[in-house]
Amino acid sequence: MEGLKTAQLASQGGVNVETIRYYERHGLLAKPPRTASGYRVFSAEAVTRLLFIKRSQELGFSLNEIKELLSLRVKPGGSCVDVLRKAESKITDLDGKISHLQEIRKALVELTNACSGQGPVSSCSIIKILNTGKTS
Amino acid sequence: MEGLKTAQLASQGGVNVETIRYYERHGLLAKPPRTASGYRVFSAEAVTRLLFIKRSQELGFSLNEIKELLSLRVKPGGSCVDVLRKAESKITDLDGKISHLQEIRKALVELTNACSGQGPVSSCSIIKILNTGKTS
DNA sequence: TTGCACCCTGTACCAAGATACGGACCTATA
DNA sequence: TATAGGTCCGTATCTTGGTACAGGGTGCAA
Repeated sequence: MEGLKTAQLASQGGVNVETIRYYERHGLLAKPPRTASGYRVFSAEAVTRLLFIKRSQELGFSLNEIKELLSLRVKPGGSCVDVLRKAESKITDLDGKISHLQEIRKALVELTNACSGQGPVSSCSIIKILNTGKTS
Repeated sequence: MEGLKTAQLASQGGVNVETIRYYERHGLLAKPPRTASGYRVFSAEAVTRLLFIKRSQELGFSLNEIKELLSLRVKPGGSCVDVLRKAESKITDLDGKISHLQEIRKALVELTNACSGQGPVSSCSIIKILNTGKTS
């Protein structure tokens, strides 16, 4: 038996059937050939493609970015450097996000340090600080 | 002149007028009294509340979580500990997010290290790894 | 009194990434 | 052959945090 039906591809990629159609509509998966009755028939390559998408997503790429990565692959004369640059810019993004989260974390830790954990909410220093924006 | 109109409150909080109504609809701002002709009249307390919301958002709380924080404030017999726990659980969330991003970053750095930045995309190691899921 | 800025309501729309559903059609198995 | 379940399509719905109208009423100043 050659080819996979939608549900088979979906299960190989660990995604919902609707997701396959969604990816097709949004140009992330190529439109597959159809049987006489209109069923999609996917090749093994589609599995590869789907896993590519999932792995890239795990690395923090959005579907649009993944589309770009995919189009780089087939761009005539496309160079490896283009891909490298995308990855590097993603690392910069991540650095920004990480340090932002660390700042937030620091502020929250200060908040919890200010709080004795005792007494009614009405005298809670966390609430007070959130109310006034002042640490003291 | 007592009280603020919607646009005045919005400008004090640095948000859009529509956002005020949005917060009211979603229970983040109390429904204010109205003038005879139906205009909202906000008290200075509403400004405090609005800034509370913005500051909490900056600390990574979602509007739903902020609603919980706000409801803790008025819960009869509510204790400071409840607030402290929310903040602590938020810190745990943040730790999870930060370490996830760091893992992603690490994987991306490995990817870029594997890439010479030379040659056509067809032989790009980044693409190869994304395709196969294998580093070697 | 007229004109303009502001306010009201309800509803629609946006990003992102799917997920769900109705109604029709296909296919395999008992 | 009947029936269960897979597939099709188009469209609607969801989440989060808003923003953008349209169509109407209000308030103030020249």
